[in-house]
Amino acid sequence: MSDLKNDIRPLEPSTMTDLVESRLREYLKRKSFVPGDALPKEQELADALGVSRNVVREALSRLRMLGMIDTRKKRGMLLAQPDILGSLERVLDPLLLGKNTLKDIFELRLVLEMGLADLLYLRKTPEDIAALENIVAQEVNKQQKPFRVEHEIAFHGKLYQMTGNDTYMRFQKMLLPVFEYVLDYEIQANGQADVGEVTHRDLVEILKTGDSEDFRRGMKAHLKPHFDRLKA
Amino acid sequence: MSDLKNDIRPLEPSTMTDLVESRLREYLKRKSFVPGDALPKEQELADALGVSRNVVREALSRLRMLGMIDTRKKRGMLLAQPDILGSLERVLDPLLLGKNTLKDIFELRLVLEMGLADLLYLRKTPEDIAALENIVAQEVNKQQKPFRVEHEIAFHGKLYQMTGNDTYMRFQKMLLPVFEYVLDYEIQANGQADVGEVTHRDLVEILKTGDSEDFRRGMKAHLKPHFDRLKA
DNA sequence: TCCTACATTATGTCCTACAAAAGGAATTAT
DNA sequence: ATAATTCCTTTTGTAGGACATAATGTAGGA
Repeated sequence: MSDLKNDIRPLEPSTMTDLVESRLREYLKRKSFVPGDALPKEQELADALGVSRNVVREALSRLRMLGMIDTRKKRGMLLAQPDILGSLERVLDPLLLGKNTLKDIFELRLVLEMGLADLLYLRKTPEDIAALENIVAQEVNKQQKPFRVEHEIAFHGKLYQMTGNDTYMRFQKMLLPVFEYVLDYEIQANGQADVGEVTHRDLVEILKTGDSEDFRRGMKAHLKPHFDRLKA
Repeated sequence: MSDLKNDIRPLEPSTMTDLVESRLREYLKRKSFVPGDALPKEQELADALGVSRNVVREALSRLRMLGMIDTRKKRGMLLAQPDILGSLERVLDPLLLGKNTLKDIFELRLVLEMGLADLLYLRKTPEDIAALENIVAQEVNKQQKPFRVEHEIAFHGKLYQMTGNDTYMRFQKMLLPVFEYVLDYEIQANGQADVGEVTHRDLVEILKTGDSEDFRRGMKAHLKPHFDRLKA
């Protein structure tokens, strides 16, 4: 395993656009702009950097994609608050990712699921529990593929939402397709996956009567087939 | 809380560059290219899309930044495997993020830390334990600020590494600066933070003799001051 | 057969020009 | 005097052309 690659950068031949991008990023930091502040115009930046407006625009286009800046005609550019997950979303396509990364993400989802309990018990409300019971009630007799996945998403999605942590919720939801993708692949290779001993219904029951440790144990049992998969 | 914003897109006035970017992305998916495949040349894309080469280049520049494509002169462009965390890294600057997002990330790190135990017990080796003991041994009598943070990173970083999950490790390491930033802010506002009852040394001891549930309980105790902070 | 020099070609960079949108100023109407 | 309207100005968005640069493949020579 070449850990070296993480410590020392491969020294790629950077283009002007790359340089300008990092210069701009550095400039924004150094000047400690706050969101809403106006930035210099494209031509001024180009002159200051000694490059063509074209190069500056390519760099700005990147920052714009990341949501770091907003541009409006005539007014110029404004520093904005980037959507940290927006950029992830663009790249999180199972077909584009390498095998190792897919495996990593599969595990990452499990980790996130196991760490859920504490936030959950900090914030859960009776209304949330009711909503969960409602979701569970609709699961009966629908173990077929499309429904199973749908309910899986509905149930776990509700759990994420109950944490009140928007970033966490969106992150987990983004990870789900990758998770399902890996799962499908594994099932095709190694045969059908078992279902955990603890069902969604059981988890809701624990939420009502047990504490966060009980819930975590329950979740572990619920996810047991997936953890077993990791051992192989 | 306006959940609507997550369900329906705000319909932003998109430029040609935005459109071309999504068209290209869609094109790559539909053609199911695999990494290493050659893409059409810039001019061909421009002609096919009916836009200037300039616009195409701005869009390509974005994909290039995300690591989705590699470009080499004369050979043209090749589809590459994006580095999913690379894009996150660019945006994860505490100064750029909103208050809510910062809080979310603070919690997210705690969640990830609490979910660590299972992976850890799946993969830990005696060498790892030895390395951890080594790190703990150097902590003595260094409770001052710069050293504390340094050891915090060394110890927890080693734990991440022990999971054998590169993505998880990098992700956590990226989150740390944000975590420290929020911590500093909180301390300034609400006074000094306590230290958990369970120390790094205790955690190592648990790793040697206890099971994953013991470790998780230990970690919870170790992080207790942070969890208490969430309640307020 | 191997090395070298050259021609080819796609990207990287620059330049100029103009369309479009949006803010601001000046003008007019109420 | 205030409000609405029109025109002007400015800055981004898009287009198209030109050339530098580097890497590839090819032809020629030792």
